[in-house]
Parts: sequence; C-alpha cells; structure tokens
Amino acid sequence: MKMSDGVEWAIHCVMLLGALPPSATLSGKALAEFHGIPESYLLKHLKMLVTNGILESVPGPRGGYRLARQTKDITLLDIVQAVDGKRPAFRCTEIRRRGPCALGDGAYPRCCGVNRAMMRAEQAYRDALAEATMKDITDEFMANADPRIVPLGENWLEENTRTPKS
Amino acid sequence: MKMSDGVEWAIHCVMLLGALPPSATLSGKALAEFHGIPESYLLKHLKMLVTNGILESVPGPRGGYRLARQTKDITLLDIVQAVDGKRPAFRCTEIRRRGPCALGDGAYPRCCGVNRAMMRAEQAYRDALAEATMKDITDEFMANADPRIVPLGENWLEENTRTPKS
DNA sequence: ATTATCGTGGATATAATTTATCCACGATAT
DNA sequence: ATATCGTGGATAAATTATATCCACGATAAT
Ligand code: FES
Ligand code: FES
Repeated sequence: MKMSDGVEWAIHCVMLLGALPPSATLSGKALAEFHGIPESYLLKHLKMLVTNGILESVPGPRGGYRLARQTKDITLLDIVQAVDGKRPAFRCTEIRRRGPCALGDGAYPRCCGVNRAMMRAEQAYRDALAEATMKDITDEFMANADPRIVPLGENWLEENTRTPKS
Repeated sequence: MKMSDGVEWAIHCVMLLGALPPSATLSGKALAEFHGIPESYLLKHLKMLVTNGILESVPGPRGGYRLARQTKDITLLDIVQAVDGKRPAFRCTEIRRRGPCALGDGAYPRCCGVNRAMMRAEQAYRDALAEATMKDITDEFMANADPRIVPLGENWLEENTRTPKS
C-alpha cells in the first residue's frame, strides 16, 4: 500500500503558497523548480487541488496558483483526498458471497463486519489528518527550519512571485 | 492508494481457520475453494501469514494450515502487516532537500514536520487495527450471519477438515 | 491588434507494482 | 513406493503510478 508521491509535492506546494502575500501567485513552473520535481506531472496534481477548492488558478501572464482559503482552513486530509482520491484503501470484494457455502444476495443485508472494522480504522486515520491544519504544519516547519533557509527562501520568493490584477 | 486484495482473503481465511477444532487443518486448496479465489495466489499470502507467526503449516497428506495462536491474540493489524507489509503508505522523499533553496545534508537534523504529521495519522490507523481482535470480529460475524449459513458451513468443514498426527 | 505567458485537458508513453500462474523440490502420511 | 501437501523461485499478465507532449483558451503586456 503506497500513497502517491504527489501528496508530498502538493503539501509542500501549499506550504510555500501560504508564505505569499494575499492574491499573489506562483506559476506551476516556479513551484516545480523550487521543489526540483517534474513540472508537467506536478500540474496534474495542482489541477486536482484547484478542482477541490484548495487552490485558485489565474491564467495569462503574471498568472499562476494561489491559495483559495487560509492555511488554518486547509487540513492535510483535504490535500490527501484531493490528490489521492477519496476511495478507501481497503475495498471489500464481498468475498463472503463467493464459494460453495455462499447464499444468494439478500442473505447479506448488513455490511461485512471485517469491512466495518477496516472502515473504522481508516476513519481514525482521516480524523488524525483532519486535525492537522496547514497553518500548524507551516508554523512548526518554519520554527524548526535551518535559519539560513529563511533569507534564501525570501529572496527566491521575491523573484518569482507574481501579482495579477484580479 | 489501494490495499492488496489479499488482505481481505487472509482475514476471512483466519476467520474460517478459527472455527476448526484444535490442531485440525485446512489445505490451501480448500481455503481457496471455500472463498472462490485463485489457489496459486492465495498460497503466497498464506505463506506470509506463516512467516509472521499467525498460521502454522503442516506438510504432507492430511496437512494444511491452522492458527498458530488463539483468535483473541490475533489482531487485524497483525494480518494487514503480514500481507501488505509494514512500510508506511506515505513515504517522504525529502523533497525539502531539493531545488534551488535547499542546503546540504546536515541542515536537516529533524524529520520533516509534514512527514511526522502523516506518521501520526498512520499510527492512529494502526492503533485502531490493533484494537480489533479476530475473536471479536469472528463473534460479531457469526452473530450477524444468516442462520442458513451455519449448517452449510459446518457440513463443509466436516468434509474438508484434516487432523494431522502432530 | 499582436504577441508572449500561463493554466486546462486530452492523448500517450514509460516504469513500477500488483495479480496470477506454473513447476521443481522437500516433507509427510498412507 | 506413492500420492498429497506446503515452499520457493521463475515468469507472465494486468493494473496503476509516473511522466511527457501538444493543441487550446484566457489574460496581460506591448
Ligand atoms: S466480505 Fe469483504 S470484508 Fe468480509
Ligand atoms: S520533505 Fe518529505 S514530507 Fe517534508
């Protein structure tokens, strides 16, 4: 069971976009360059973040991506589900209805207890992710970062930030 | 993110093996037949359960598989980790160390905060799975099963159960 | 108006992983 | 001896993840 690498990319992108002034943007190219990841593939994930209302996109020159809401209102769960989808990892194939001792449909009114237990565990997972806001993550990230990174990052942001009209 | 179908197979196999008299076994062929799943592939997962000390295997005629310990001492987590592995679903690729603003190794003494948050969520998931014992799952399963299944299953078990010498 | 920049969406290719099958081998009971 | 059973390795097929490319519409600068 492996989660898409795009999740790590997306979280760090949201973290970086959270450091921008209001309404300013970063282009997909800049986001890819900053993280050293392939642009053409990152765009796919950014699009998912736009579709799910986490990012806004601005077309045209001086356009790019920016947050659609504050970091305190974006959780890790939002990003994970946007990039990796909302389908559960455990997918019951109704194995109980197969084989020589199975009965016809109708004999299984309730969801299989195994499935329910797995769902409970995944819900605990989602609850934990929903507890983690991007504001908390970002604050903690900056507090623990090497002090040399701060001016480096600020300088890079100055050169790459765009401010569209709308 | 999708979990191996083998997990569902393995859980239901353990549930069935829990209904056997002590030291009795079911062959891999019988387990596959009962669940209507491919035998050759199921054997791979059963082997993992043996390796991880959840099942015991008995070779030779009248041989097969049986539980290595009581169902109350087997949790969903044991089975999930045996079949699907213990590696975390989220695998940090240290994206923070790439790109133009990254510093050399040594500037990152602590694990990335994003990674730590994801690990916390996965730990909550594992904790929930560790709470669910196969005894509880099985009891609940039998209590909610269609009454017609009980004699059917008992009959099938009688015909397919083996009792090896050791 | 013209041009350059940027995100969107679809098509496509490559790599990695999952799923599935097969066979030779050793162990064991009849 | 012989038939049954699990083990392990090799291998193939199917599915998913990763990555690239290009035509298109929108926008801003000139
Ligand atoms: S039938 Fe799918 S988990 Fe039990
Ligand atoms: S660098 Fe991997 S999660 Fe932050």
